[in-house]
Amino acid sequence: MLVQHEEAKLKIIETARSIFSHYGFKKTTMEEIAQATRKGKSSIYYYFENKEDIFKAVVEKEAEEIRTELHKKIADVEDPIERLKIYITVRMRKFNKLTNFYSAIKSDYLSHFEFIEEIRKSYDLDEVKAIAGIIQDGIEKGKFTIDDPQLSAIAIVTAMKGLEVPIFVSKEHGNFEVRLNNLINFLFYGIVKR
Amino acid sequence: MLVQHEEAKLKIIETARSIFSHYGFKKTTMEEIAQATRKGKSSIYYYFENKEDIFKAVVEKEAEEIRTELHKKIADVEDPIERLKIYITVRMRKFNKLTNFYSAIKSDYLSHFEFIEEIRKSYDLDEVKAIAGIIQDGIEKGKFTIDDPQLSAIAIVTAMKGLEVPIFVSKEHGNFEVRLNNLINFLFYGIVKR
DNA sequence: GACTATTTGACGAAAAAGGTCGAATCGTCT
DNA sequence: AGACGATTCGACCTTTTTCGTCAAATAGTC
Repeated sequence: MLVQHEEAKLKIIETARSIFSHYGFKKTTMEEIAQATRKGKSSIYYYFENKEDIFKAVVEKEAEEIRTELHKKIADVEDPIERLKIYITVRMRKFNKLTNFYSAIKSDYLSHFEFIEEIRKSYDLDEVKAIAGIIQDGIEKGKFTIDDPQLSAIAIVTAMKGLEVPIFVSKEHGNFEVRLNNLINFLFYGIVKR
Repeated sequence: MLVQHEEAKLKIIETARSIFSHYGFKKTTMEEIAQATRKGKSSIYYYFENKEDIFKAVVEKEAEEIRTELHKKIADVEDPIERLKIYITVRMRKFNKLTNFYSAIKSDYLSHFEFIEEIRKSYDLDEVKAIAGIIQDGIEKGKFTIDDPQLSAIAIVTAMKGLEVPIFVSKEHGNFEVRLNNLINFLFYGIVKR
């Protein structure tokens, strides 16, 4: 049965997730995952090629769930400032968890795990788009102002990420008193400059 | 220099404590302890015989600290009921942490680590004495009443631990409305009966 | 009862971890 | 300077752990 099979796989992923998140990749053993799933170690290999494969599935599932949650929470909100706030909040709480999660694991294997970087990039692109969309919307609604009005929102966010382009959210609208590039630093890297 | 030496030892203990408490005995490696202490692995062996030796030092230090904290917090308090409350509170919070800490680790090695049982017993004795002292004091000050006035306080506590002797704290004094044996269950095993 | 899906124990190879040892380095005292 | 103990560390050996494989056993279904 396919359903059965998928269920077993899911169970393994869920179990592995909780163990990985506590012990990291290296310290988590197949034996532990197996025992926690009440299976023999060999059975795990029936569902997954190897340990990295399980880990991959865990991260991808987690990433997907965060994406979904973000979209769901933002869907109904109209006000761009509110949307940004929600985006920041959820993103900080959930995604940083994931980031820490797998960066802690990356340090185990350093150069390995290119797939994590792929997920990361895909995320970044998603976020750039999402934030740019919100900002664009905010500009159109007159909630945000930008120094150089020639820049498109998406260009702004992209540029800000790499170059720290000095762009402001005007103080007059809403209660953001932070430069957007700092906001992005905050958003993407958790760095707060004062 | 002896001071230097003791300081280095303490640093290792502290470092090891934090790693042990997260990863448990087995998953913590000497290499990790060494790196976190910014020493070579061999240097660790200059201060400790082996891994178990470090672990022992960690647990003993932690135990000692809890003891000290308990005594300090209780020292000034006069009212026996207050003392009991503090005792319960601190004990539950700190000692259970330690219990969980090393019981999680015990599961790694099961029968090994008799020294932990020794610490445990020493603790139990301490607690029996401490609680008995508080109760004795409470009886003398008329805050507690006991069904069978022939029992000494220490006999009560000892007996209660093993036999669930039904002894009451009278409702009239203070705000304990719980049988003492339940209190002890709560105290020693975290079990609350309603 | 044949055929597929699933589980598992035994096993080998490779990696990791505990622990040793001798040489190097540091700090201090004369 | 140099002698001497305290401390550090890299190289190394040995044992244990861990990953991953495979063939046989079991469960389930048509």
